[in-house]
Amino acid sequence: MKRLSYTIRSTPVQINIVETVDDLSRFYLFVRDNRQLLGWDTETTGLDWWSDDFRVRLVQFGTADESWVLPVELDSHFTDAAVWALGFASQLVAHNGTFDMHAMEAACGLPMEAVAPKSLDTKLLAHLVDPRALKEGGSGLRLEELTAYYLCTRTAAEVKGSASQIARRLKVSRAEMWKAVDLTDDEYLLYAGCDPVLAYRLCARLLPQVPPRSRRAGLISWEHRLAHITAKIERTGYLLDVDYALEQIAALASEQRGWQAIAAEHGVENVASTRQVAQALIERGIKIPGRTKTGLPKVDDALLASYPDDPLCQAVIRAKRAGKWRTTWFENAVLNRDSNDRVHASINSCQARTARMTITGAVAAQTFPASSSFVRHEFLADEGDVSVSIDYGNMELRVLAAYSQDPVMLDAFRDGKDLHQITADAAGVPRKVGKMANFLTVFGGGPKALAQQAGISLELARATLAAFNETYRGVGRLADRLTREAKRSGYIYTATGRRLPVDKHRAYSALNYFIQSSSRDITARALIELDKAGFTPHVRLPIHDELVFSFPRERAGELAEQAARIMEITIRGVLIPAEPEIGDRSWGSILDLADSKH
DNA sequence: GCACGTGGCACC
DNA sequence: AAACGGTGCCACGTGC
Repeated sequence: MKRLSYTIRSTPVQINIVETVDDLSRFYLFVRDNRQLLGWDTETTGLDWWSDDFRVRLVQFGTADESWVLPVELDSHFTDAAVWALGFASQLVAHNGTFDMHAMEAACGLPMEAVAPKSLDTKLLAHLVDPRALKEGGSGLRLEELTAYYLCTRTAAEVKGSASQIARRLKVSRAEMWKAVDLTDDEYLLYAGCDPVLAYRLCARLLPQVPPRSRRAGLISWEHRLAHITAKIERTGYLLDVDYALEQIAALASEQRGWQAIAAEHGVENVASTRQVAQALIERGIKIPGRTKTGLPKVDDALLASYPDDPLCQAVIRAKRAGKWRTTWFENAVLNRDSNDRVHASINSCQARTARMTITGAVAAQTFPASSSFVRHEFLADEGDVSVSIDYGNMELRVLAAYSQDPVMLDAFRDGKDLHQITADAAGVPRKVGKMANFLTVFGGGPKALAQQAGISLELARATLAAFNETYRGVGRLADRLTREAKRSGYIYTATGRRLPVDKHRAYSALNYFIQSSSRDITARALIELDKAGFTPHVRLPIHDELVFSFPRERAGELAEQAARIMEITIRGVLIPAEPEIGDRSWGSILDLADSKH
């Protein structure tokens, strides 16, 4: 057995590295003595737990002052010991433990169902305490950031720096390092041994700081339950139509080359270089009025599109678009698929400042073009299944109606009246402008933004928003209440007991945070209720106000109807309706079938 | 050579 | 009176 020593904020930590099977007896004793709560972590060959060549290299367990490192890659007895410890512990804590559960399941055969119900995650706890990123004035949510904020800045810097340092020493990139580093490398073992100790200590610091209101509302277990559900959705993955994706990649690549060639004829080698494009435009006598925040000429789609007859402007727009669509939505999926042609999204169940979920990695589902179905066509329901989408109608405005109890809004939603038209009529503007005013209110926007967006005068924008306030008095009262609360305490609370920090110099954003976060919690609740009813194996993705499913073809209508009824909820008398749309095999077919009906 | 900030753009 | 909220990814270009 090897021993390493480290000190975190003047508290010594002993790191024990198991080297032989005989060393395990001491490890068993350690686990038995500390089974009531154990920190844990894994080191792996990479982040792609779905790949065939993915391996877990180390599994680490720790308390506040002691940790054990098992090099499971070297001996199956070590793997067995790690699996035993995870089963034997009464409670576990990890930072972003979802990843470690995927890793242990994929590489060591331990089902995440065996670990998730007794797990605490310091990332979730940290979010309940303060959801803000570092640059927003918060603690951040990454382990190094939280270590620096709550425990010890020196440790944070050393732990963060060590991965880069090892990579430099081995002369490989950081990503390669995780595979390449030797399992006896002391710097690596020290880094690995610290992580479960940090998770353990962070847990002790964070738990008492979770706001009492959040705790009373049951948010801690609620968020952990949700994280487990989204982990199961990640595990299932989404079946990729590889042939279709490859066709699109080829078509977009050829389109991109064509437009790039035209741009090159006009002196632009890199269409994505705004500097090059700006220079070429100026040489062509085109004035660039806008400036970016660093004072450079602003070359964006709006400028380029305003010269529809200029061949360079058109070539730049089209070449950029083809390139971006090819890499982001098709190559990303194709290159990250598993051996069964499934792609696994990375779902951060509680991520944004408002706790909105984010989806990153191979399936950037939250940004798929809404205007056309051709990206969604690459995702298929399972063999024998069809794609179903169930989305909430007008979610954010209904949430606003519910919590403001504004009589005009309540009345409009109850009787199916057109809310955008009501706003428009009150202000004497077209419906489109009324709709913009409605949404801008949810976003916290003012007259300048409305004027710009709607292309109307500042005067008219002011009058429109004034008419909005006259019409929906309740909205103003809710906004005032939240703004006052934010200015007084720096926080607002949602109905689910979540505490959201609001910058005092931007107190107007309190209403938006409230609506956005409340809406997110409605979708989160739906996932939890659907899970109870056994629907999770059918869920493919959550996208803000929409859930995508794969249902057996012959029962799709019935199951979709059941799921929609589970999703629907009435809040303070306002129904948030959920409407199923049934497609054919591909996700994209849903939109096509809906279009063909009209 | 890699990390990081910036600008642009896809979405709710 | 005025205030546009929340994301992630890609390419480029710079700085270490």
